[in-house]
Amino acid sequence: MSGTSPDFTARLRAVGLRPTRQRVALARLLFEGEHRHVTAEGLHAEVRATRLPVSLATVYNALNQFRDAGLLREVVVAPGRSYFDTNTGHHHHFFVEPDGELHDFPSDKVTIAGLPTPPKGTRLSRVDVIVRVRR
Amino acid sequence: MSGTSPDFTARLRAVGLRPTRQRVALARLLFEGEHRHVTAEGLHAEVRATRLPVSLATVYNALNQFRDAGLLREVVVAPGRSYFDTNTGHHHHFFVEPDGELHDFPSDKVTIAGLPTPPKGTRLSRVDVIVRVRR
DNA sequence: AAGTTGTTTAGAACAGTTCTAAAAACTGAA
DNA sequence: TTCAGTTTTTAGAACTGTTCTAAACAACTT
Repeated sequence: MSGTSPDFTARLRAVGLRPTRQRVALARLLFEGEHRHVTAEGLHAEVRATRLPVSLATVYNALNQFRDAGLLREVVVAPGRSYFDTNTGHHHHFFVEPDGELHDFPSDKVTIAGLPTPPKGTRLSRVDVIVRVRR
Repeated sequence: MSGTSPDFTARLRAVGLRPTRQRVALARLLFEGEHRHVTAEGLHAEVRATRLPVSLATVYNALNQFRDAGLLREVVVAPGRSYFDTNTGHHHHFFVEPDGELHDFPSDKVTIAGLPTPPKGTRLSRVDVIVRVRR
């Protein structure tokens, strides 16, 4: 137990969210280890496995709040399902098509040149690169 | 009427689809003019406006068949809604965030360098670049 | 401890899409 | 052309992922 033992209570408070039992449990699952990609259903199954009863609605609420607070990033790669990525830094994605697996790759080695300028009256918000692969 | 007056009946037959009244009507709407992006709901509204009654299920069926036949390409940019693009060539997309507008831009001026190699056991299928912009 | 406010919950509601089984339409052969 | 065989369409139900609702509950303030 050394280094940055993460205090989820404080971290939630810092973004203006009350550290409730379920939010802390979800934050622990999401932010404790390596970066990860989750769906609402998947995270719901995980948190229930910890014997803390959390409703699916709460998982959706928390994911949306965490995203709005900048703790998560939403990734849209497949129709009809949202992924949430704990890595909020600049990076892109591999998407393994049949199974829906998602992997990060850093954007710092990737250069994109020759992008056209945004349409009139708009400003750039983000550039997503999705490398779709098949088995 | 000169040049390539498009014979949708033949074009559908060429990809193994019977040229039914509703498929021909949908193909006309999709492929007659400029390239376009449609949603199932939007296309359904359009075809009904031509006074030919076509069910929403048929629009979904046709869009999926056209996509499977390589006549359309599905674009996933927003959670919970699929766009279909009549442009099946290499190109990328602008996505105007609040309104859900989608615009093509050619990929021939865009260079992407430094992409990592696909994970073991997979082969590259497609690289999507989505430039998200806001008003 | 009480009051205030924010959060969670189960279940209903909703949006987009797919499925079902019966009716209708296309096709090729006679 | 009519016929049989097959494919397609259809209305509506079903399904999936997500959001909403209003009541119960938990967190913060005093």
